[in-house]
Amino acid sequence: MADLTSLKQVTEEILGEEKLSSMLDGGEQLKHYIGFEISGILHLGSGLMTGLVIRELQKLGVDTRIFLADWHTWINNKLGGDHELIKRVALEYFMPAMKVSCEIAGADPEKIAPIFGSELYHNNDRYWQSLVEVSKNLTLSRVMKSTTILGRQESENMNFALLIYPPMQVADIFEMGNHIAHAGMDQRKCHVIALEVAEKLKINPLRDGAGNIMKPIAIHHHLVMGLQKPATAPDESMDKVELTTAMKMSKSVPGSAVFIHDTPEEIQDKIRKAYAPEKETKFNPILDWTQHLLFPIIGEVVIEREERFGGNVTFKSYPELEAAYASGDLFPLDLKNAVAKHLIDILAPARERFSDKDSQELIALVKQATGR
RNA sequence: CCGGAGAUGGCAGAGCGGUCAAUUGCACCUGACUGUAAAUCAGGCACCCUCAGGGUUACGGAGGUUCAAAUCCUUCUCUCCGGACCA
Repeated sequence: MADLTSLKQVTEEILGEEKLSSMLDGGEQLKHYIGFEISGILHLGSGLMTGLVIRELQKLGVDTRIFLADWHTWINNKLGGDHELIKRVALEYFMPAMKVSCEIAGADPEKIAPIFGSELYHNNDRYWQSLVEVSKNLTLSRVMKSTTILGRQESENMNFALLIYPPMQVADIFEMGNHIAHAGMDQRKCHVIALEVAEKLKINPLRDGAGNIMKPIAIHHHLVMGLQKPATAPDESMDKVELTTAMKMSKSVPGSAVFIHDTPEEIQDKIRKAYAPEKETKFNPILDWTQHLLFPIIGEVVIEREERFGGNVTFKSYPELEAAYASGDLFPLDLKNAVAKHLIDILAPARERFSDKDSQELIALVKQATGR
């Protein structure tokens, strides 16, 4: 019986969990994918959370792949909507960045195969047929609803190309033959569409080892919170997706995200400025990071603080640390210092990888194209 | 294609011939206050000059009228909203 315990520890949900375990038990070679827009420089949320899930999937023997969605990026007008630049950044910056991130998270970067959108679509009639077939199974309003997740709520300033994005994302899954579609919680709407249309497809449906048509298994990881106080106070009425989307870190909010190759000073500075109310455990990005990034990666958190504040302590598990925080025994600043220190430590390989002049120039170019 | 409205600083959104480098809100930066952050208060927030002060670019693009234009005229581009078309 396949043990999904550690996988579940790094994911927020698995749609089709039974199917996953039965396929693993049956010894089938499963194909996974996670797709990315080449939207800018890589932050911890994308890089590390992805790496953690990949780490666990690799342990289960799954074939892991990263899809470089250059077309989607182009459609979504990222990097200035410059398709050539997007392609270049995808290969020269993004893929290496993802690989280091995954390595930091404990995955084997050598076992992550890149799939390039442009190549997948090139001279590929079947893909475009699938796209149309998927689209035929969707209503306009369904697609409209799913686009809000692409990072925009406003219906204005929306060009039509944006509407072909969701069906493309769905068609991607079938074209690549992914048994497992993985993404952050923000992408779940598209995945749900994929699950819903899966069994209606004739052209290129997904099949399991026995040749039966199957729905893809969707795995969604937690979206790590942005470091700043959320603009709209999250409340109980929001469902989980709305909540996580509202709180997630964003590249466009300068201080809310730490990038994988940030300097120690930048990391320290961002963490220091993070929203972190004393004893508050729910809407607390620092705790969120501790729980979802630090513990899964390093297994323990070492707090160094002056004697008058209680002296050094080491927490071996998140619940233990959270309890100390909730009671006030663990002061926010002490936790912040520890988180910053650990992050600086963990991210050393990423800084190293991008320390050369060419990489720095590329990063600068990406930042500029992102308008930051 | 026709008619109407509109394009202002990171965003939202005033201004409608000089007193506008441009009200205001948000965001952002700095300082005060807290053993962190937040909240609150004070200041800053086009660029250059050491401050008083001065200079240089700026209100979608290009021309023009005026002593003087974000403000008026012409034209171009784009957006929104109606209508027409429904083969």
